[in-house]
Amino acid sequence: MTTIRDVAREASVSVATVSRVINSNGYVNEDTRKKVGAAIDRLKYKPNSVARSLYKKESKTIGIIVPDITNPYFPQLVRGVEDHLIKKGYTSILCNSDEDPEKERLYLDVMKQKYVDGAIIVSNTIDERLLQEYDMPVVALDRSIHKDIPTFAIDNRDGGRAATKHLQDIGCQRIAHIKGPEQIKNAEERYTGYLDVVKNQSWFRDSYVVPGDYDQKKSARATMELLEAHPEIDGIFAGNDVMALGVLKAAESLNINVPEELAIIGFDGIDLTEMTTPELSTISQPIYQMSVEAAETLVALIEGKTNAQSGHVFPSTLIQRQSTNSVKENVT
Amino acid sequence: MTTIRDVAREASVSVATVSRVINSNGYVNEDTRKKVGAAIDRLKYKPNSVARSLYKKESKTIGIIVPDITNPYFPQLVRGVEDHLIKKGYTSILCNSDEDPEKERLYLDVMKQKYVDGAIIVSNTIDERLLQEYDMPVVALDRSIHKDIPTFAIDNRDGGRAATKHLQDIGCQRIAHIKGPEQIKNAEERYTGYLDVVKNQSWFRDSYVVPGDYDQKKSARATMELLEAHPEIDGIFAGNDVMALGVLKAAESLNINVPEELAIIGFDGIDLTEMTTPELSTISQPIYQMSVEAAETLVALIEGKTNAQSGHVFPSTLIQRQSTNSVKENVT
DNA sequence: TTGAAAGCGCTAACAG
DNA sequence: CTGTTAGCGCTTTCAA
Repeated sequence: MTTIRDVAREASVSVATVSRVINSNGYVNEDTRKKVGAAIDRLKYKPNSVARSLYKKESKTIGIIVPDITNPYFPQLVRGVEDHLIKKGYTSILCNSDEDPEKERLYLDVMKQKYVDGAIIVSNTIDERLLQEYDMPVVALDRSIHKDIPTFAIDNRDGGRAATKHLQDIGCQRIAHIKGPEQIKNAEERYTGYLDVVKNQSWFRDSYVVPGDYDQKKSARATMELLEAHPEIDGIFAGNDVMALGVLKAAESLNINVPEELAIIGFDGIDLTEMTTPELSTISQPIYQMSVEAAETLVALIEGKTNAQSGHVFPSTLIQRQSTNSVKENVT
Repeated sequence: MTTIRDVAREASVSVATVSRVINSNGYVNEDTRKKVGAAIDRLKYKPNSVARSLYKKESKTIGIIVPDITNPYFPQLVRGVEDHLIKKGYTSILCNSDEDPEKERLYLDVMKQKYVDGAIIVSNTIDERLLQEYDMPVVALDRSIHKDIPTFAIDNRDGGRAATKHLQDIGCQRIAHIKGPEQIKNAEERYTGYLDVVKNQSWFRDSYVVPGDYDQKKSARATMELLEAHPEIDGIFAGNDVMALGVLKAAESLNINVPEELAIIGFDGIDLTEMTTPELSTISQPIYQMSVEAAETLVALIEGKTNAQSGHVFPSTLIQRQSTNSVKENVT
């Protein structure tokens, strides 16, 4: 390993001077700058980040905590964050929390010990008080943690409303909802959006709402039971795309035509929705963009920019595809 | 931040003693050990990893380089690695290389500067010589880099053979192949496996092989053209699952029944294959297990265990699902 | 069994 | 404009 001393010796200057040139910091004569630059090149010197971190108490590293990278919603999110951060000179530590507070705490501990500069967190279990102990810049993505933490997410309730209205618009008369997990706020909000639209309809019944736990298989099972009990249902709004895939499978195994007999819409806009037949309509989130903005804000916070925004509510967009491309539409 | 000095003062011992107890290293009297332990608890002291790294020239951090976490094959892989490493006390830095040698080099530079202890790499572009410059333990996952680097992957050629044979076994008479990118070795191997089975068949023609670039849409387009030019094709082996989804879509838009008129099999065994209708047959890789073993070996290498294995060729398994569950089977 | 002290490689006063 | 030096927080000889 070649160190700053080696460079100093090679260039016949002091380490301070070398430090000045590699950090473009303080005055240094043009000639000595060149001399040092040449020495650096000759020795292929790369400054040691660890030593720098120790002194500066910062690491040019951030942590990304997601529940599970295996869940198709997160890769894009993580990618957006990582893409932006590497450009800004930061590396990203990936943490899969499984929504487990123990693990979240463990990761946060490790981050603190490594002088990690900040964190981007997707979680419903982390609470503000815990975070305060760690005292580092944090932004929340997809799910909010606390009013004081900049949050980057869409308006889920609004999206839920849009999905449900869309089913109504194409002529559905009996619209059911496959609901996400109770603990996850955005799932509740999507459900609320659904209720906003249907709860005063004469046909609405509580039994039109069944839990699918953001899981494809559970959703498929729940849909089977739902449709057997309520064959009159002609539209289903699934709380996320993965569950919508489950609905689609259930419909297919019951020999129900989609969209003619049953329209389906999901939520999130993950790539999978384009891969099925029929392709799935969905409420699409600007996932990549959200994550880039979250990363930008985190960097601003870390670098002490006071004008860092306090978060952003993004618009979601309805993407109509075959699964709601109903013939009924012509009827309307 | 509470440091080792604070603890030393609190326990009225020297920092050396505190260091000894936190590292269970060297002799320390039972009583003083307790005293120190108590002080640590009282102060909620956590040792600073950066300082430790500086001295020990190691960071308890490893890098994972994958082409793109957004590609559905990689999340499981990354998850397996991260799961194992965190248990062993290592954190994982995620790097998306986009198969770009520039980026790979950049990441490797950063790793070196951060005293990263080792790397797990999925790449076809990295060459051994480059790696040698960095002089750190490395293991290759999914794609081999060099004979001297422990590699964890399946036998792709064998898998290609199994896929093709399976189509033959269920009665297909004209089997085509959608091929992955030329630069990617495993794609070539799968193709070779296909050739092993079909090249001496009287019906075989070069035009039964078309490029799909591991991309769903390209694969769908290629399949359309292929089937229009060669309606006699009754079985397609796609070089990976994502392309198999493309084949499925193409078939559906041409109104070709799967599997009755066209059987389809993919490769990799990603979760998506279970989500479609019909469900896709595939050659499944033990992705999670491969990644865990790769992580284990990397840790062994880092910790200087000389008995670290030199890699492992895993078995792939045929998973038969609806897309090859042909009626022809009964005919045979 | 314990402590003093010398670094790990770098940055930032402070002098000159 | 440049060099000397004192740390950043920790580990590890070396003495005691």
